[in-house]
Amino acid sequence: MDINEARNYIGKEATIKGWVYNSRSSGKILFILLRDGTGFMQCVMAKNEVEDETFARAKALTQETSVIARGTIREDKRSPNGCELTLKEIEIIQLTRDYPITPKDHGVGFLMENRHLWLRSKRQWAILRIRHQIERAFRDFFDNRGFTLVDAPILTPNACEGSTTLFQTDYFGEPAFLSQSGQLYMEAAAMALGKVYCFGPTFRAEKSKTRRHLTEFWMLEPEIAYITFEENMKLQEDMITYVIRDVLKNRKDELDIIERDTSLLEKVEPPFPKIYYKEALEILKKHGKAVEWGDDFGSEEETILADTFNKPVFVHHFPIGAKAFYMKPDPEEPNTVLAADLLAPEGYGEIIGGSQRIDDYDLLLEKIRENNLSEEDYRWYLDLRKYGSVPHGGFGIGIERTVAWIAKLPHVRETISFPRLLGKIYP
RNA sequence: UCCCUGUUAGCUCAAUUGGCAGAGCGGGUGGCUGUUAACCACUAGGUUGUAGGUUCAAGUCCUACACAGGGAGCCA
Repeated sequence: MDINEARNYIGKEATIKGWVYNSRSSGKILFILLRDGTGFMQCVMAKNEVEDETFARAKALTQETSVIARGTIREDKRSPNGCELTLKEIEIIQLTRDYPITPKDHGVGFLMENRHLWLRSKRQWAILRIRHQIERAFRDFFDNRGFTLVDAPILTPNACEGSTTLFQTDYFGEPAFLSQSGQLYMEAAAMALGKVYCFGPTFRAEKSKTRRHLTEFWMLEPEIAYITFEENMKLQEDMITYVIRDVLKNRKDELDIIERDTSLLEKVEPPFPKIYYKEALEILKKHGKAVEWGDDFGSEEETILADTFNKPVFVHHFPIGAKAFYMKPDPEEPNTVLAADLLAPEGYGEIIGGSQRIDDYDLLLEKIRENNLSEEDYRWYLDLRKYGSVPHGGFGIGIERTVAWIAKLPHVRETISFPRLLGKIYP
């Protein structure tokens, strides 16, 4: 039996295969909290109901000992989740000695050093299940709308955006880089399949040391042929709304475990506020920020903007030059590009960056030259503007930042099983 | 890369002006029939990050280094 199905077994015999999470003893009665990966369940053993030898063995159980427990599921209001297992027998698979993570406080450094064990803790368990639900909801959303999942390469010959620092590897004697974005490849795929997305790891060798950066993180990047800039933002609104509702519905218990106040999440629904970059500047100036046309926003600025609306907010029409080379200038306002960032509320900052892409061959070539990028490297990318070019666009959403926001975590390192941070690669 | 703060028992932290190295959790032993990070009693556990220096005396002051945490820039 899986613990999360215990409600269907009330009054019946059941076997739980799992680990001891914690135990308490009152002399003649034992309370053993077991976990089995699907949940946590209190098991009770009374001295006068079992053999002395069985009781003694159960009493000596230590934290994280692996066990197979047999007994009867019974409804009981005194138990944490309303039902519990009355134990008849408990078999020890391996007796654990000196498990490092005790039921009291630990520091982040110690927990990260023991990340392989920390994952077993209730809070980390809940977060990983929330992450899974979020990823599943993202995929469902796109699959239900006729998108094709196209996996992008991870080893790439050159920088996708040409700005950030990349991890270099040796590719049969040639330099190769770990991908920092699948977008350019998705543009090619969108010309073949119409509506596509990729979902995979991306790598940035930036020496960022903040609560919102990992060197290896997961990004979902849809790309759509013939989409307009407005339709693109609408798609993002619908996607975020779908994912939030799905997680609120299907991961309520886990959100309770991590004590997430979901009242702001429940208010997330289209349309999201959309402000021009120049309007964002005005808001920031009212808050006493010295920002000028052309500046990009720091985390403090993003928080001010998001707090102004208490909903995810789009900031769009950034100045040319503040954004990547492939973004399409707005014909109505040629000093701005058709790009939008989505800022999450509650101080989580930018979770999506999206744009309309340049679809004109000559303009793209000009931008590549302006940015001192290699024409030869981008020959295939230019080809897309040579053979049946169409208006198109897409966006990239950072999974860890999205999880951190939905779960209201203080740091993205808890959103992924084994985070890769500046200078850290253990475990 | 820069700025700030730390490093004392396996873990989380105390230690007054520079003057005897302490507690909780975890481990061990015993007690307790409804516990909720259970509780109670007893018990073991220390080269105070490393290397120097000042001093009658350094966990405490100074210098360097290492490691950890927080923040900035860059970004998702």
